[in-house]
Amino acid sequence: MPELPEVEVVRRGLESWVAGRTVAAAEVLHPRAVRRNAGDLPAQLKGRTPASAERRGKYLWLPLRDGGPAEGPGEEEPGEALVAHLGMSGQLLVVDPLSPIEKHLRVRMGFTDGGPELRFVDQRTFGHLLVAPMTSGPARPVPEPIAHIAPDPLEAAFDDERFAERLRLRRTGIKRALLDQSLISGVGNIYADEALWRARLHWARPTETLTRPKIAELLAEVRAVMTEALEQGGTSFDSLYVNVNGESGYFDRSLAVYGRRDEPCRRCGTPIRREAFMNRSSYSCPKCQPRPRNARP
DNA sequence: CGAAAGACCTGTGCGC
DNA sequence: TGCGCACAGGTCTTTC
Repeated sequence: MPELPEVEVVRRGLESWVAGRTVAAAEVLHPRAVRRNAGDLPAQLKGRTPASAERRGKYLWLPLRDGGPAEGPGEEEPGEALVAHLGMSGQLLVVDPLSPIEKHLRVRMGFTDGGPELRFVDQRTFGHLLVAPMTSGPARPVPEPIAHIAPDPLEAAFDDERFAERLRLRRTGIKRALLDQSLISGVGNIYADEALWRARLHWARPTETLTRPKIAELLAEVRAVMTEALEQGGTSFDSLYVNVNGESGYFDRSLAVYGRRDEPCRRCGTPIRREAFMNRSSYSCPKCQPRPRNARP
């Protein structure tokens, strides 16, 4: 469930609660949580200090400095980062080290200041943590394993023109393209449906039939719905998605179509429909978003 | 290279 | 009460 706004909420929490603190010890309680990591995660983290909290799309990372929290002058090496993806149900929680162990606790990390520890809790185990080198070069440094992900639409590096060009070269449906993280990152099933409703586009609309102005409108709606969700702390349907303090956002009250099967469209009152799509659900308004004749699954 | 399908996971809720 | 099953769905891998 966590998409860009939810991950950004978590990033802000990490920035204020974890950055600048030195790792005393880390413990992996479930091997699947570190399946993409190349080494021994506790050894890689011990004695290192997350300098900040960064994000691209749904990926988070904490650039790692050696040694203590003191900020040193001089050239910064490309270095390494602790990378996190929350998957479907991952949570990064900042909690008292003595608080009870969560049922699905996968990784925990204590700090030398003896303060709150960082816990990675993940019921469905699609999320993971890893330590990885950063890319070097003129572009924004990102962890190497996520270098294939496109910038997200709230990033300065996102290129609207390039997105429009690549989108029109695709031969697929617009929603499939929105969910392709190598084209645009950070969009998941919920915000794809919401942005398509706002732009009055059916999910199966062939990408090559979209005009430049329509693509610009869709991008504007993607940004608008994500920004609004962020202002409300994100979307949550159950207790699975929470910020680092365990609190849920409340953007779900503002959703126009997602999860609203048979409820009236907020624009025209027509009952919202649910359709199967890519082994998941698509919600749309039959009147505002008519299915195109040349629909593409 | 791109498009699409399959695999990976566990808890919840429903019908029978 | 309990069983089987659909569903939730992001991303990596495989196949064509």
